[in-house]
Amino acid sequence: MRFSRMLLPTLREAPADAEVISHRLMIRAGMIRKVAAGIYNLLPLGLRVIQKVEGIVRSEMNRAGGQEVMMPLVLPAELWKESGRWEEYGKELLRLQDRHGREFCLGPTHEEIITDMVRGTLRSYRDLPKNIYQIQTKFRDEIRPRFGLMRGREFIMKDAYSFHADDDSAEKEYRNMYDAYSRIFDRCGLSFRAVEAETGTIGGRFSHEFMVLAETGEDAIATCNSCDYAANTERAQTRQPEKKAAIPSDLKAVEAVRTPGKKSVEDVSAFLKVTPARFIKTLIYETDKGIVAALVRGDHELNEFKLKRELDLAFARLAGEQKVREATKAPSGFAGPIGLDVKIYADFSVRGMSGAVTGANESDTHFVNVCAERDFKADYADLRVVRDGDVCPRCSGTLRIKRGIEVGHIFKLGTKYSEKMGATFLDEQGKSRPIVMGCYGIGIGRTAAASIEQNHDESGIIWPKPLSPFACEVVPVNVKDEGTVKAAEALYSALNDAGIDCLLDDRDERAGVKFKDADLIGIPVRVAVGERNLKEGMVEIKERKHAEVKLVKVSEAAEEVRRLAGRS
RNA sequence: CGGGGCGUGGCUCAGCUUGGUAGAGCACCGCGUUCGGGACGCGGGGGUCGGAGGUUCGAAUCCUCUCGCCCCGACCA
Repeated sequence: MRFSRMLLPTLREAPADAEVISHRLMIRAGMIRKVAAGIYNLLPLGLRVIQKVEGIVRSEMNRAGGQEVMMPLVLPAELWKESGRWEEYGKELLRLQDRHGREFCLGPTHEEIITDMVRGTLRSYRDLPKNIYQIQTKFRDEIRPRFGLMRGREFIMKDAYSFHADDDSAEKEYRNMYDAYSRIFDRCGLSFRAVEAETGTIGGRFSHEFMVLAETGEDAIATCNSCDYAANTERAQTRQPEKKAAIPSDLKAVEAVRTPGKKSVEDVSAFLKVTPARFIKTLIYETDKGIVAALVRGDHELNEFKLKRELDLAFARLAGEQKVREATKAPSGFAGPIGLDVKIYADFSVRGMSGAVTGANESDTHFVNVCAERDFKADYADLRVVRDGDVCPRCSGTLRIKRGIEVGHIFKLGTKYSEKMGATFLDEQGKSRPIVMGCYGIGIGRTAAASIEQNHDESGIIWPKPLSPFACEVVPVNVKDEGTVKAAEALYSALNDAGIDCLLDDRDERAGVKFKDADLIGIPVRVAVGERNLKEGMVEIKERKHAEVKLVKVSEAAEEVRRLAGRS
């Protein structure tokens, strides 16, 4: 490909609204252009990268036994009503009507459609298992799209669905996909971790997320420094105390103290000169099972996912001022477990606390010298968000919190969709049973963006070879010099003939401009052809990821490029 | 949905407070000099100042409405 003929508008500056590095570089490198919030044009260079990711995903999915299909983007409401998600999914589901007033939505994911496709056709245990996937545009009306392709509203996703006669088979496929995903992200040249994760609205019992480690990641993950435990902090656990704590013998009686206007743990802590770790924080939650109180240590944070799972709740939200007053007979900020007339759940870390501070359920008042075991009753559970430095739940190692970008997610769906939508098969006994399902997604654009987050420097992108839009770039330093052009063209042809996808910067630009652009778009191997070295019969070869350049004989350049570009 | 901010040429932004009929840098076109890390000089093209209405002799500038975008939070997962 010739640079001069390519739609490749590089930019010296990035638009003001591009915040993260991958977004800025994608725009500056002429890969993407914004059309609307969270909606982008993919320019030729961007599309090439997307296609590289797709190619890797496709080959590994096929290798793992998947079959590619293509489902529609516009989906009829009826299917979503069948699964119940028409109501459940909320505003992220972009709904629309056709000219007859029939309801449709843009597909944010395709469980319903594939279940519909398969029911009635997979009728026998002999038809199972199957793994069907597609690489397709999805639409989610994200509340706050940002970071370019990282969190767009319209985005390309590979979604696979598997169908099984029983849990064992589904379990096996889950492992199979886990391995396939690991190979995919390995081949993409990404540094990643598979972590235990929450399942969200997709449903299912457990799942793994594939996280690319990057500072700018939107998710926090906890990883053990000595075993292979890794989990999203939405789910991550820590080692819990095993039994009841003893009540210290020298314990003082509970005493009420005035704390006028001091509501937050921080304020009261400063006022009473007691560290937040000595506080018991009481959070009043409104849930589908009524009002409950959740207790965590003052310096800890409640994990709502854990609360919901522990109490088997459909929803839970922090109660508003009104509900807090009803439950505690006090303004918010003074809630405490003593004398509280709602069900109380407390994190394990609260159990051993004594000499603690809590709210007194009375305006401007707190209790001191509170002892958990002595002064109130609570059900103890794992309810808090883990912190950096916590103990690993599996071994005695230490948990470290890192940031990650979720590029893949695999779920065991079970029979959630097949039951609701009547996707059944006949087993060996001729008995009708719901098909057991799994689903497996990869964000294609996000994977490309994550790669940039992980591979760049001040000058621009540094593509790992498998994702690079071109294998190499040939830069004739001065196109007004005949010898230079001749040598560059010859090399370009030789490389093309050798099957090496090559970009030739044939623009009549100054050397500096071309080198800057070459660094920006980040092709792994660059060959500079210039008068100076040509005199000695040499060209200069440089790898984007290394600073050094080396001079190679013109006659050996193609072979050297092939050697460098071929290896990953 | 709440709070804050921004819409001026392809990009980055100034001008707005205190109305007087639109600017700079980069990019683009022409000529010349230059030519291995974002050159320089001269000349040039390009903007309904997001849109609509209003105030005014006169609006990018003041007022009202509206659309779009961004940030923080809530929400969602």
